[in-house]
Amino acid sequence: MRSNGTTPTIDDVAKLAEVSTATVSRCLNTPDSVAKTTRKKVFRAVETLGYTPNFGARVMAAQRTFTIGAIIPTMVNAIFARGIQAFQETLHTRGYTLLVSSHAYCPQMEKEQIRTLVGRGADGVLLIGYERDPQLYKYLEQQGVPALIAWAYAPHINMPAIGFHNRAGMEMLANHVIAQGHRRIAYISGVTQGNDRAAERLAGLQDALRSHGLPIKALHVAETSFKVENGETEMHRIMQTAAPPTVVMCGNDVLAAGALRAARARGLEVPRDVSITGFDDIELARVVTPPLTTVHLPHSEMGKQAATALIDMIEGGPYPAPRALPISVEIRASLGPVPQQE
Amino acid sequence: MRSNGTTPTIDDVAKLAEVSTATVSRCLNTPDSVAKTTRKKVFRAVETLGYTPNFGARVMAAQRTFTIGAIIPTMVNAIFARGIQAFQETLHTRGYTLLVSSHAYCPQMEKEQIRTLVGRGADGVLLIGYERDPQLYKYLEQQGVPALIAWAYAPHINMPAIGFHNRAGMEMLANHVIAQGHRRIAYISGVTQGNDRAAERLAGLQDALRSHGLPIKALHVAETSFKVENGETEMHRIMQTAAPPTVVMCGNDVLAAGALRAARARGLEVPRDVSITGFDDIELARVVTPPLTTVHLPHSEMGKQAATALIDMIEGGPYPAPRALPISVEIRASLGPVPQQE
DNA sequence: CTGAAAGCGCTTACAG
DNA sequence: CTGAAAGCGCTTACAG
Repeated sequence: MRSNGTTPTIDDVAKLAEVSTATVSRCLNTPDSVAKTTRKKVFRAVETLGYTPNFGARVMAAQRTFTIGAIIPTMVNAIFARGIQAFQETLHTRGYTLLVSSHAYCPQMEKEQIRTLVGRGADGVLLIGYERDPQLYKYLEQQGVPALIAWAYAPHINMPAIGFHNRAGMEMLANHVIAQGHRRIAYISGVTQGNDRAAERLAGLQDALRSHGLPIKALHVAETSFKVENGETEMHRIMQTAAPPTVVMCGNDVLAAGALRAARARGLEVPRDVSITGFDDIELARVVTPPLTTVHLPHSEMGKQAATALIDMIEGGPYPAPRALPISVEIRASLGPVPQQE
Repeated sequence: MRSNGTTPTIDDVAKLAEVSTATVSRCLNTPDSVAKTTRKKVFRAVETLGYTPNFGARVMAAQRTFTIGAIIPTMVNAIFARGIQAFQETLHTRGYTLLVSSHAYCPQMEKEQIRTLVGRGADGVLLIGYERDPQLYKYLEQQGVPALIAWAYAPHINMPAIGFHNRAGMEMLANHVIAQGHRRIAYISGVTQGNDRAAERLAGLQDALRSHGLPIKALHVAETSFKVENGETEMHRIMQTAAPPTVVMCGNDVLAAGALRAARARGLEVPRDVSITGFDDIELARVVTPPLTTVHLPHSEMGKQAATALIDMIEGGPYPAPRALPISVEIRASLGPVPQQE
């Protein structure tokens, strides 16, 4: 950690101040438990030596690292960026540091990374979504590492969670779509296997169809991973069928951006010829043409609240109940009424 | 760190495998130095006990944290996301973990965060760009913490750096623009103060003008921070002048995306009425309409190389010479010839 | 209020 | 290739 062999240790301070190392340690950690005169001597010694406690030793002896791990699916397409940034900022104000790693939606890698971060001594971890091997939760509990789930919420989650009601969000959006008269709907979903957000969004769409008495079987669903190119490919596939849909809803904004590109490539005007919707309301949604009708998530707010909640848990507070932050449908130009001419 | 008193330690593993703790340690750290049969026994014991080495102890004994800090300007608009993700992935394969923090382009916060990460025992740090208080470099050297600069490169950098020749990149792009016949050029720059990438890009544009004998004074430059809305605002301002430019070049893709939106809002068609260019080639560039002509940066490659170089430095290798990765101009539809009619 | 001392759980020369 | 043992630099009961 230090290449310089002469970094002062607590022993040097103790010697210079003519006290024991125990007293030095107390001055630094619980100054009130030390006599004022002693304290002064010690701080003077700390000052003159430029002493900083060794991180590793402190971690080891104190059994804490003031470090929090976040394991997120991806950093690439900015789905989590704004939330994680707010999370980190809040951590910082409370004296914690952020360890991050991403796993490209691979459960095996996620497991490995959780173990790594816990092994690294993370005082707590932030997880995205709730669906994962139950053993992992058991492991975290055994290790005594508090875990908070973010970006997802479902009534049955039996863990601290601060997220969004993905299912209800997509249902709300679908209601808007249906209200515009759309009946031939296609859906480009994220991979639902192992991804509760993706699964819940699909379920929400089906809820809406059901509540309007529309046949769920008629819903065309394509499933693919969250990448612009995949949205593009699936959109092409969908639009070249015999009776193409009048609206293509997407599992998130990234897929929708791809769908938009494909539509353009096919000479289709959105929403005149076909409507497209997203989910997440990341920056992308406002920047593409036309801007995406999508479901707005309060990314920053969630990041902040998640940080606060997790630190409270770590510092011995009660575990919070699962909480869903309010979300809303953001209507923009990519959604229009059903095309008149067939 | 552990609340459970029964977490297995290296002693437990040693006992179960019937070897010494030294051997267990070697299996984990330098497996090649252990006989195959012994290794097997040890790994079986590790497995059955679910053993993970204690972080603090390891840090303390090894005098290393296997942790690398990255201090980046922002996580929000995905400028750094792809590079940092590749950085983290490579770190992971080499057994290191990533600590990140972002500072919203504030030098004061950056300084504080560097100190925090070093105090946390980061074995090395990744910094974006080279322009900062020289004291910081001195501090890092004193602490014996290797630092690598990324995203920037300039011949005079006197530190290990793996980045891009931002100045040359913008010059190349400007040459293309000029070759299309453009002479009335406006530039929406990032804040150049304290941001070498922004400053170099502007300088590169000026280089190109100079080499074509064009008056630098005539170049309209707006300076603003890297946000979509700011690109939008500046674009509006620029286009409502008496003699608007035929091309608006932007300091990065985020600003260009904003400029594009403003153009559309003003009823201008790009590139028929005005051309727009970006820089970075992030996902945004390919997704907006029309897609942006921009300068392509090999984000992932840089992240990978930076990780490798930094770890090599940490592990005692020689400090690498500053290195610029090849970049290229990516021609897309947002750049066209000069509009015919005035 | 203070100190002596055990101990946190590893790594790593040093020997063999 | 392997083990005994010192030591990394702190914290914290336990005594006084």
